Amino acid sequence: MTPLAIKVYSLLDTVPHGKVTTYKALAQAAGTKAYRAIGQIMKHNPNAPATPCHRVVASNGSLGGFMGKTDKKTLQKKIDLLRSEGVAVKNNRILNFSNIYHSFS
DNA sequence: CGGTTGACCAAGT
DNA sequence: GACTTGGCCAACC
Repeated sequence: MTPLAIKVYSLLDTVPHGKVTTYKALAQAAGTKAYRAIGQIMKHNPNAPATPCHRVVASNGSLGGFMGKTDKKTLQKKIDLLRSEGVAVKNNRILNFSNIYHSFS
């Protein structure tokens, strides 16, 4: 558990179900600019089910391998979770992304 | 303490 | 619209 991770998890907890946010927004809200570090935290995901990393997407709203390449199984799982929460996902992309995007402002 | 590594981003080609 | 470049910052070795 890293200090940054704690902030990120707290922020994730504030994101309502059926909505998503971006690494950038998380970093910003966490008071840092380490988008990349957050990505690592998510993939390690020490808090497994308690950490809804599936609610975090790239700034362009794509899930098909956040950076472009990721384990399909992991990805598909997250997509399933998102759809369970009411998030429309198509072709590994978020539909109505701007509509369900949650910002911390 | 320096170098490598990202589930990234923005801008340029 | 797809690909490359440089920069960003935390975590790991």
